[in-house]
Order: sequence, then structure tokens, then C-alpha cells
Amino acid sequence: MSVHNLEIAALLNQLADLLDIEGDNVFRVRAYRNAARTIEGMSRGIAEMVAGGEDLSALPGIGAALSKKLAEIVTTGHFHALERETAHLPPGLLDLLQIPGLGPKRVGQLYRELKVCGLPELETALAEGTVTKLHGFGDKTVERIRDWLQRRQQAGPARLRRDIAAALTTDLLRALRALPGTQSVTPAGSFRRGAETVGDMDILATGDEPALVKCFVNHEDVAEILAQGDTRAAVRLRAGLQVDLRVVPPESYGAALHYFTGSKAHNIAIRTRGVKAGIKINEYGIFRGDARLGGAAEGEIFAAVGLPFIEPELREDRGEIAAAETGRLPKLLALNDLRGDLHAHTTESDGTASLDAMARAALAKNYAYLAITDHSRRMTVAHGLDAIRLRRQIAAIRAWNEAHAGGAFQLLAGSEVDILEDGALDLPDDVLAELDLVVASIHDHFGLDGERQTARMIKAMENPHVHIIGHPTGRLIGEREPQVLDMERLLAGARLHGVAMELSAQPSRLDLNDLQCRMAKERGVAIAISTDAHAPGDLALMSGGILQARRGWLEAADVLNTRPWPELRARLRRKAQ
DNA sequence: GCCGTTTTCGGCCCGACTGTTTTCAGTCG
Repeated sequence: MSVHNLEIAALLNQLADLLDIEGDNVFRVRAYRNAARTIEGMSRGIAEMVAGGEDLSALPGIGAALSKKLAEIVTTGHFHALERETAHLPPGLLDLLQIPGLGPKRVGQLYRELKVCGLPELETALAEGTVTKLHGFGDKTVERIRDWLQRRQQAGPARLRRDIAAALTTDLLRALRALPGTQSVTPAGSFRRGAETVGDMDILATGDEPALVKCFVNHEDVAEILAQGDTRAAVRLRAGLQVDLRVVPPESYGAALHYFTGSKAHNIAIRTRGVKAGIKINEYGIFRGDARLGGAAEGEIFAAVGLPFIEPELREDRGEIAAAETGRLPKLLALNDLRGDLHAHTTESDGTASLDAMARAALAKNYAYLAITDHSRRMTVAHGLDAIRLRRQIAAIRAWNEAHAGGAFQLLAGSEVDILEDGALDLPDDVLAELDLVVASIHDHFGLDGERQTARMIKAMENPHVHIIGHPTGRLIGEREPQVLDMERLLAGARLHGVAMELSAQPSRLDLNDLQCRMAKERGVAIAISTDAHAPGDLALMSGGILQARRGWLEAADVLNTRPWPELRARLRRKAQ
């Protein structure tokens, strides 16, 4: 397989870090990082563009020099600029940059003065007490490094799932909101941007500054105070999550909300735009010289730089500013655009509720339909259904619909059928033909190489009864890596065979991810956002799927389950012909 | 290394906090 964009971005970032440690021109370093960010956020492959003879220097942040380097990487597999650096700077230095408090300057100093080449040498140097002798390394710095190295032994995942982060900070947020004089308390940062995981939690507040900071650092969930000033503080919760609080005056609330929502790359782009328009934008407001132009509301920031409001989920510097400029911002999908859920289980396989209970839960959400998609026979641990049991269930679903006829709600007879190792399906075609909806998923042999895994899925798509590929990459956030897949080929197959890709709203899955959703949209492949509910309450997980979809620039028209039932039915039948 | 409607040189986002300093560099977000 060709060199992936993420690999290229990683190489550029490595080079940037090494140049930074060496003390190279900071703007040159930044140029490499900017280019890496551009490439990370692209839906098209650099390798593909090079092969097609396209001009890479048309991409933002990529000029003549980087175009050449990128072409070198994808055609030769070598990156001489990086190899030249690693020849005289040990790559182990990059590990040292992860340590909080150690930046490129101090890492460079450790290397030059103590010959520290990586984490093991750093531990030795700490044990020998030589680090303390360095200029600028006081007791506290050394203590922090020791702390981090120790904590690393009992390492957990670096980033936390957003639903877990939300649960961990509920009490803290409630306490801040309950303080007299508090006007607003808002989570910002990647959490507000709807990211699937968060590195820390950023909270923005307006109200009584000393009282808010005091309440924050003294909260019972706080294990450690990392920093504390008059208007900001940082703590680590007992559960390990870092939380930052920033208190601002109401007239700065909008500017601060924009600033602390980020992303950093988006902020830089907006500020740079401001500089060109002769204004300064910071977390306190919008200024021309000493004159204050605004900052109380977030929308004023965008207005000041001549742009319409950009939704937080889009603020990743992945083209949203150019889209805003030209009036091509997507009208992002919202929760109430959805008409139903296309993936749910009952007690017939591994769900915890009956058909009737699931149907009532969907009805209570004002859905027009709910697809019952229990597992197929191969999933023995989940009590998967064979053709006989499935036919019995189909009959039960038809009976339920008849008993509740006249309403605006339908139960759909479906199956989450296993894709076997060779791409065949786990149930015979004749029974699949009797269903309203078929979701095909992989639950085993995750380790196949990319070529075989991709071919396996495409073979499943070729089956005329398959409508949706369930949780396509099989990843479990923080637990299981996604399968190696050629997403480009997979989407081409989905388009060819009229198959939709699932965005599983399960907080542990969120699969496809944001970039893959955007790829699918750009290639004309529909997305089905489904909760994979195993209990009535799981239908509420949809909101997490919506956030991911919005990060993928999806609009109502890109999503299968925004269709009213007659339109959806027509579409499902067309595929089966 | 990139970029350009004050454009081919001279800029490149901006401020808070910390630790180690006697006024500030480094780091972080």
C-alpha cells in the first residue's frame, strides 16, 4: 500500500521537533508543522496526487521546497532531510518532548550538556543527580520530570473518551454553576468541538473570579493543583483527568469562548486574518489599536474578520475558513433531522430489552422507524439468530406493526449479519431477501492484512441484500486499533454497489471517524448514523454520533436515516433489485 | 519554509503561568 497521509504528517512533525531541538529558525519549524496539519486533515492521499502529477504547492502551507520533499517521500520512501537530522540528533530525543515542562530548548540542553539521548538516559542522569546542576533546571522542574516518568509506568490512555470526560466533570461543573454570582460556566476546548476524545477539559466561566477559582481548586474531586493564578487554574482530578479553568469578564466572554474552543490551528488562522485587516484578536476581545471593537459574543469574532459564524465542530483548520469565505459552509446535521435508528438489538440476541420495549423507546423519541438488527448465527456468544429464528422474528415484527397500524411509526425487520472471513455472509440470501434492512459487520479476524480485509468487505457489499456496512473499521477507542483498510477502495465499492457506511454512535466506537465521514460524503457515499442500541436507553447515544457527523461536515442530505420512511423504503428496495 | 489586493523581502498569533530568576526564558494552550 502507498504511503498514507498520516505517516507523511508524522515524518514532517518529527523533522519539525528535531529542528526545534537544534534551535533552527522557529518559523521554518512552524512551516513543517503547518504542512503536517494540512496533510493530516486532507481527505485525498498525497501519494495519489503525486502519482497523478498534481501540483502540491497549491495546498495551503506547502510551497516548492515541501512539494519536492513530499514527492520524494511517496516515490522513494526516503526523506533525506529527516535522515540527515537523525544522523546527528538521536530520535530518542523526541520522546523527551512528551514530558510536561520539557520543550525543545531544555531537551536540546539535556542532549548537549549531559548527552541525554532518550528516556533511559534521562532516568540515569536523574539518578546521578546531574540534571539539577544544569542552568534553568530547579528542584521543581526535576521533581515534575521524576513524577511523569513514574506515572508513565502505570500509564493509561493519554486521551479520554468524551463521554467519560463529561461524566467525570459533571459534579465540578455543577458546583461552579451553583456559586452565587456565577453567570456562565461552559466547557470549551476539544470537548466543545465535539471531539471523540479529550486530552484535558477546558472550562470557561464568568462571575466572581476569586470565588470561582477557589471553588474549583478546592473541589472534592481534585487530587492535585497544577497551577493557580487570579483568573486561571489547572487541576488533576482523582480519576486522572486534567481540567483547566479560565475566568473572564462578561465583555470578553465571546472572545474567550472562541479562543478556548480552538482549535489552535483555527485560532491562528483567524488571528492572522485579523492582523491583515488591521485588528488584534485575543481572548479579551477585538481591538484596533487601543479601541475595543467587541468580544462579548462569539459571533463578533467572525464578523470582525468578515466571515459568517463557523460551528465549533468545524474549527480544525481543515478548510472551514475558505468555505466560510466563499459561502460554502455546510448546514450541519442536527439531532432533530433524524427520523429513526437503523441498528438495534433485542433479547433475541444480546440486547437486554424486548422487541416491544425497544419499539416503545423509539416511539417516545418521535422516530418514524427503528430497525431491529439482531446478530446472526455465527455470533454464538451473542445468541445469534439462524434462518429459522430470524423468520420467526420477522413474523413477530410484522405482527407488531399490524397491531400498531395507523401510527406514524414502523419497526423494520433487519439483521446485523456477520461478514465471514472470505466475505460471504452468515445467513443465506433467501432469508436476507425477506428483510427490510441488512447491516453487514465484521466481528472476527481483525488481523487480516489490508488487502484481504478490504476485499472481504467489498465482497460483502456485492451481495444485493446488503444495505449498510456496520462499524466499518472495528476500532474500539483506546482499546482496539482500527482494521487496516484501503478506505479509498472501500468507498469506491460502497458507491458502486449503493451501500451506506455506518457511523456507529456507540461512544466506544464512533466508527467511521470524522475524517472518514467527510471522505464518504465527498465520494457520494451515504452515512447511516446508528446507536447499535442494546437497551432502550441506548437510543439516546445518538447525540454523540451527531457530533461526530458534524465534525465530518455532514448535512441532512448525506445521511440515510434523515429520510422519511417512504423515501427510505424506496431506497432500500432499489438496492435489493 | 511559506506567503503576498501596502507582495519577492520581511514578516510569520498571543497571553498566562512557572520556575528560576534579579528582569525573563521557556512552556503551554
